[in-house]
Amino acid sequence: MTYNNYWDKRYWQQKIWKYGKLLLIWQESVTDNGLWQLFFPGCGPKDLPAEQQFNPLTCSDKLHWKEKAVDKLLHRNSMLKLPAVKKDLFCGWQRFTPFETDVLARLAQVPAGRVISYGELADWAGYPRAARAVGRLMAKNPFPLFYPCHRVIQASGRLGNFGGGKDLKRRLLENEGVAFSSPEKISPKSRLEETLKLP
DNA sequence: CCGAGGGCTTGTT
DNA sequence: GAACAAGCCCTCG
Repeated sequence: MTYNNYWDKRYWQQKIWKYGKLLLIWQESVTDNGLWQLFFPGCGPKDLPAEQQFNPLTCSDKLHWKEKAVDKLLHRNSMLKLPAVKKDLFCGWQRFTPFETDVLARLAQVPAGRVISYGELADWAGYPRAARAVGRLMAKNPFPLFYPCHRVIQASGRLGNFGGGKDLKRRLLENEGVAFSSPEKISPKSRLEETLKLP
């Protein structure tokens, strides 16, 4: 049974996580294998083909190793020590445009406990005034948490939108030690700009 | 000091 | 080329 669609060489897996049940999509391919996509609770494909469930016993050793590494990162609070993004755990890099690659690379450098605005991130990546395009990219970010789009907020200090819901965005940031002046507004102290001088 | 509204901007499909 | 979109900034009230 071979698929000529999304599920071709892809396998789904659910993981219990601190804030709910995550959905992971793995890709098993000779040329390119690893985590294809990560979905927050309540997001992602609705029906999951039973025969495409991830099976650590039948998948390749390489993929099995990557699955264990990802599991480790998700379970401890070790997401906090990002930007230690290990690109080799993920796959499907060819799907990104140069703009997207540049922005994601910068995003990976935003440390836990700090936030950056969509506009600042655009600037920082070398695309001034592309704030809205950055928002679009964050919305389809296949590797949330690892590429911490939850640390990207509005210039006003408000949270901005989030695929997993604003509540989750707030909780993630609180957990990382970000300071709020109100439930909706983030204190300027937690902005990356306050710490670094953006080159 | 907000908040709503309008016009402007960008990269992607 | 047109229509988007997890934005931004300025202007009012």
